[in-house]
Amino acid sequence: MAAQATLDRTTSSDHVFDELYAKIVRLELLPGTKISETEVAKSFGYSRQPVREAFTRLANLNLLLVRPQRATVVRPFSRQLIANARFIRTAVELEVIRAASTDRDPSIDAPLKSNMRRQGKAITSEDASAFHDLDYEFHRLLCESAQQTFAFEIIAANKAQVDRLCMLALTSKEAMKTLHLDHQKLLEALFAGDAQTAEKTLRAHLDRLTPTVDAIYTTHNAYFDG
Amino acid sequence: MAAQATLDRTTSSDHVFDELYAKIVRLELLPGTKISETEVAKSFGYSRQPVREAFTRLANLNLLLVRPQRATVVRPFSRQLIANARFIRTAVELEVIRAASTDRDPSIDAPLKSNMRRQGKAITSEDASAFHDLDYEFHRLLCESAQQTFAFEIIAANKAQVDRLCMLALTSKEAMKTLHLDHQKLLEALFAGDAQTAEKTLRAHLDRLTPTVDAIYTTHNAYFDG
DNA sequence: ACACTAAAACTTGTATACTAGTCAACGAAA
DNA sequence: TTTCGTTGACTAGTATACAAGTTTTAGTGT
Repeated sequence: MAAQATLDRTTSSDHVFDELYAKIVRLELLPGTKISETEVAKSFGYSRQPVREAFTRLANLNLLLVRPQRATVVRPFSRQLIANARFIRTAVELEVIRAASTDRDPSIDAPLKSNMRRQGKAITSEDASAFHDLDYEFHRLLCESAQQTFAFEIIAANKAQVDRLCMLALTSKEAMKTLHLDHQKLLEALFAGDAQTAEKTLRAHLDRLTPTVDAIYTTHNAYFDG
Repeated sequence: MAAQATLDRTTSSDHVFDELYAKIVRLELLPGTKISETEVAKSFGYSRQPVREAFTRLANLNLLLVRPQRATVVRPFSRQLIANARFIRTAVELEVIRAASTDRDPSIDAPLKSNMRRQGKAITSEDASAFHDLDYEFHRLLCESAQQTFAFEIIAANKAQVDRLCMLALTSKEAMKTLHLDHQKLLEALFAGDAQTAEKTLRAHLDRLTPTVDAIYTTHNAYFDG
């Protein structure tokens, strides 16, 4: 997640944003945790103002819940918000796939294939963290291949809502293999220009999250709202 | 454009945001216009801080260009940004249409039909402004019908980029008729559960902007960047 | 011990002051 | 006349102080 696209200089606010974003997504800050502008400011050695801006941006991503005169909290998981985020992500990524299958940038083919190989290695070494990073990169490369790089910003923003939840799901070797196979099928359809198969594969791929979310809803109900 | 969804109370920042948003979209503030936090603050009778927050939010919508130690300007039109926004909007609205054609909320059918009738009236009385409002409402109702109300936030955010540009295009009676016909075909396909036709119609509908943008690019080149 | 009240200790929103950096205008030198 | 450099009036980013409101806690009366 880039701090601010339009600027080269990174401000104090950017720093705070990046740190908090990482902590929230990695569940170092658990859903429901109270978090105070003043305290964060002290811990960073900044004033409240830059922290406040970072808070606002995180609230826009639905990662914080800021209410006037009340303690700001790390937003609990919300099945509604997760569903909404997935809807948007699916919509955008489907359109990306469509664009890529009719007119893709061939110079991205090699990075995509390389990424696939590394996914395979991550699976054999059962390195879930590496696999996650490669998955992130894979979907970014898809956007590049479709020459719609900016679209990944939307996808990433909506992934965040789910990513932190997935930290609670233990990633089995089988699960990774399934995802890897999805990627494989997707790429094949893409390279063949078969938009319909690519779409169907992507939709199935993204739908795999549903049972995971449901499972975590029962095992970690305390982290959910309502 | 709602000020802030999560809060009931409207803050000074919300007020400034709403006012500036309206002025920018209505081209009362032209692309390229310098705009100062201090001056805006004085004109509203607020301090700089709420204005600053409003600026940040407008910058996130790509309506302002904020750079450190430089004058903030109303963002010039950018064909790249417009294309990006349209990509996202198309993606989301296509998925909305798909959702609506397989499982729509029938209680929205009546409002949709009523909206269509009023579109017809606006055309016969050649009231372009009313037609524009009804068009906005129409697409919002589509989201409601698909039970994905939140999706309209994304659509609206990306519409903004184009809406202010369309203020420069004189809306002829014929153009309005064409759009109205699109809406008609879209609804018919939707009510018939014909997702494919609905998709095709929507895509054609949104593509109609292309020649308009190109025309304005030549007639009002000064408002564009690069 | 329990219920209710009041005050103190938090919270975010806003106002103001200061800092560092950019830009434009003006003047001097070539 | 043209070009370069300096100066001063801007800009946004940050720090700090205050205001308004919520929550918790302590204390008092029963």
